[in-house]
Amino acid sequence: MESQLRRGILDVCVLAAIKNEDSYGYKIIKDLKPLSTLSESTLYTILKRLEEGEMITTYTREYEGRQRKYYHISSLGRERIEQFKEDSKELINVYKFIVGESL
Amino acid sequence: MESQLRRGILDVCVLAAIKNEDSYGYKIIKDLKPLSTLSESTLYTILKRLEEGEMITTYTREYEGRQRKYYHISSLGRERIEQFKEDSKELINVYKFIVGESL
DNA sequence: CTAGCATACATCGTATCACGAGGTATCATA
DNA sequence: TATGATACCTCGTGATACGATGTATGCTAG
Repeated sequence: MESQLRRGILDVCVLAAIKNEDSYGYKIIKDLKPLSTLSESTLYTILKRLEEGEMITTYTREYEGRQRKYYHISSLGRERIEQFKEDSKELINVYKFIVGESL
Repeated sequence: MESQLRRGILDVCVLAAIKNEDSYGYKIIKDLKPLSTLSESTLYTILKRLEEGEMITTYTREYEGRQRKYYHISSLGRERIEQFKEDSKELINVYKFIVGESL
């Protein structure tokens, strides 16, 4: 999928990936792979932006001798998902118009 | 709808608007208004880009004493729509994942 | 006759974000 | 010891939406 289509949707996708269970970077990429291949440079940039926007918080936990950085969705993060659901109604209408389906 | 979501989809939306019938700028904006409000600066920039990419061609026609610039979709433009349909399958999958629908 | 609105077209500059390239680090395996 | 997997990270580039601003003309109401 071309990169321009991904703008505006990837950050919410990442939030959705950790909505039900905290996760760490490498695992998020693996979990999302069936849906959409996400590069590490993209993911870590998004995670940083989400953290700065207070939509996620982080903590570190050791696993088999290594540190992993875990990401936890915040209430602002959940709001972002809800807001996206609103915004995306228009997106879906435009999409349907393009592919020729009734609205 | 936030501007980032619109990237990658607006140009195809414009192509879809003139797919079945040639149109001119002001009318395209009006026709698309129920779906998505499109500003003139956005539309004319997109039309220019589509023309440069040879996905549309243009001609001028007089109407009630005024010149109107008409846009006609080209075969490359139709291919762009088809390509978008392919690309957007992933988009829809990501969307469904976010809103929690089954794929 | 004039102001305001609708119609019609157009460009510049700014902001935003995906991601390739490149990087560090460590464990497991052959 | 080399390679691949695992795990995290930043910089710089390219693409595109659109606000601001602009020109132009016809219609309508006062």
